[in-house]
Amino acid sequence: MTVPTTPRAVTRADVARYAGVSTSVVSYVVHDGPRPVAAETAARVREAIRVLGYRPNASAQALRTGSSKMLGLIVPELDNPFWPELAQEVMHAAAARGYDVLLASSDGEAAQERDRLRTLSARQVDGIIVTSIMTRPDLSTVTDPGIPMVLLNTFFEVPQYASIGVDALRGAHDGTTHLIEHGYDSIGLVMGHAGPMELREQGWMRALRDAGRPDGPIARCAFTRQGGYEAGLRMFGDGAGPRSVFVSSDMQAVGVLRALHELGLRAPDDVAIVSFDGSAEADYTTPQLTVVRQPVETMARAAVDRVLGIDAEHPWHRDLVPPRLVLGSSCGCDVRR
Amino acid sequence: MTVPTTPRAVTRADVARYAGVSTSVVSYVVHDGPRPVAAETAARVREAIRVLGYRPNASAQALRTGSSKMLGLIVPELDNPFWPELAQEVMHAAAARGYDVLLASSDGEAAQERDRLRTLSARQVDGIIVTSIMTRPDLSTVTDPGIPMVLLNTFFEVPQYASIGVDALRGAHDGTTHLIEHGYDSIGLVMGHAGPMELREQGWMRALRDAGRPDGPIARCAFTRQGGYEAGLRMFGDGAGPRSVFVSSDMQAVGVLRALHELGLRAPDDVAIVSFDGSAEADYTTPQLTVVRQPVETMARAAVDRVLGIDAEHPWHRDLVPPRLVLGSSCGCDVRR
DNA sequence: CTGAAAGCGCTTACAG
DNA sequence: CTGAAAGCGCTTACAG
Repeated sequence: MTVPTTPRAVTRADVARYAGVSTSVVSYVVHDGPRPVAAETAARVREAIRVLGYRPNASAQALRTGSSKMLGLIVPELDNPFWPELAQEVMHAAAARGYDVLLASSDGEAAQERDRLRTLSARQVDGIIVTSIMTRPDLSTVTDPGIPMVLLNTFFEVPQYASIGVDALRGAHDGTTHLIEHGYDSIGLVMGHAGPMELREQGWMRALRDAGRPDGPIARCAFTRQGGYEAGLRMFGDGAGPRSVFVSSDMQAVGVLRALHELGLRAPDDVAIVSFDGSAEADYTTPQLTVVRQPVETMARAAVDRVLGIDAEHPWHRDLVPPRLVLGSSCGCDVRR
Repeated sequence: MTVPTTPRAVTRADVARYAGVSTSVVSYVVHDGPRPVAAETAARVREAIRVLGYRPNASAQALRTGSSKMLGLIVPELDNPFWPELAQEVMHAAAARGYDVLLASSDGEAAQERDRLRTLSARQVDGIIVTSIMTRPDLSTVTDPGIPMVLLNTFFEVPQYASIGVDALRGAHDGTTHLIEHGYDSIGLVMGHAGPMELREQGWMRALRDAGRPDGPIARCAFTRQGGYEAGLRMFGDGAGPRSVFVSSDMQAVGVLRALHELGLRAPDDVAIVSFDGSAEADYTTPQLTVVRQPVETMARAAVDRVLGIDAEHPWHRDLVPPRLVLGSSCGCDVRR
């Protein structure tokens, strides 16, 4: 019985020995340059690579070239499905450019976010994409000034940083206006904890004022299903809630739906709802949510391209991507997607 | 105006120079060994590290030590929230041991899974955790035999591989038995595409036979919300569907609920449901799903510990973790979690 | 207690 | 067209 000795990875030297060439030539073949290699020699090397199953050691390449071909991605959490959907698109966009993604979760805490930033930069990632749940990400202690960074999913411009985000004001305005057009006489707001007059709140308010309507009631809560549930109970529990409501995230809307159900209220018959995000879960709620959809794939691709400097005409630049109203039946439209 | 020169990361040599010691001593201080350092010298070095913001270059460390302090995690996708929930727990468990996670998605395709395995091993990850959606993961072309690997979320033992998974047969048996105990006269199965007589299917069938009941109808479909929706329409569309149903995943159950709603059937009054997985989304469906919950955190921690060899009394070993029935109201229990 | 030196696997300018 | 050599930043046995 052959007991395998502790296995050692195949290195370039093994390939060179097998093919009867120098190690340099192996590299030239692997990268198709920078020096030319005779066709016959190259064929021998390629055969050796195939037979031995050689793959260049990524750590050595990173050390030598200063580029790890990895991108760091910091998300606040993975419990809210919006983030994994965004992460998946970032991974796809990165893979298309030959990059892997080192994923880190900040658990929504600034201290952890700082720590992740430090870790990622120690790992020599070629760029970091930060999707912060916080109003303004705390970037004060970023140590490595050389590492490209973009902020993804910010709703506002952040001075000195490249950022990408949806036009939240317009999205909230569109969603609220849709409820107004349905003719509902009152339109409340369920709003996650964010900065004062966050853009979704502004959009909701402007839409009401543009239509000459009075402000509706506001319930503030966490950006979670549970938060939306509690806000829903508060807003509609006394029987004096508004006829419709704009909700600042799908997850919260899911919670509002549960609250309505428990209270014996029906959507959209008793309370119509439009929410912000457009995640897959919103497609299968009862009733199906009408949403202001963030174009996740577009945003992810823009973030990857920008952090890689492919599109670096301006060092700091904001990409504002347009949201899109996607009709379900929770608004009263009775559309089936 | 000071134009910053292209920034260079702080290296050990910078620290040594600043502190007036050799580079070796810097390493000794950073690792608290393997050579002793005079207290005063160590203090000087630590001060230099702080001032300069030094972090060891992870690529260099990986090259030198052969350990990257990274774990690879391959998931089939991130659209089904079960996977990000599992990924999050893996990231937490890994972080607790000082490891970062390189996440890769196979999109449910064997070819991509092979490719990801190659990529991860080229990156010198210290171990790979594979969560395959496939009945048996195709590991035929794993090149690097030296890299520890564990299979997470397999329902059966895989010869020659460490694997971790829930006792699916027992879980399905428990879930189905619960429906039997409710007294429903017929119990169908909505089953994802898997191997012949997959364990969830076996568990359902055995529970019925153990109770002396006839088999119920089976609808097979994809492991998605859409799949469950279509299966639900097929099973209940003609008005002759069973009184209750066991569903092989939460996502499919979400789809079944939508189908029932469209057909004008109510859960649990017309059709009672129990599903398998226990993801966060299932907590907020209407009605709240009764689920057979996979202990995701336990599984993730076991996978990380095993792949790191912390618990390596047996090279190939199967951890079978127990599922738990968590009552909601979709089974007819009227419990609120 | 401290430091000079080898070597991890690679890329690439340089010499032949 | 091919190869010997330097050096990326680190860890650690070895010498002092």
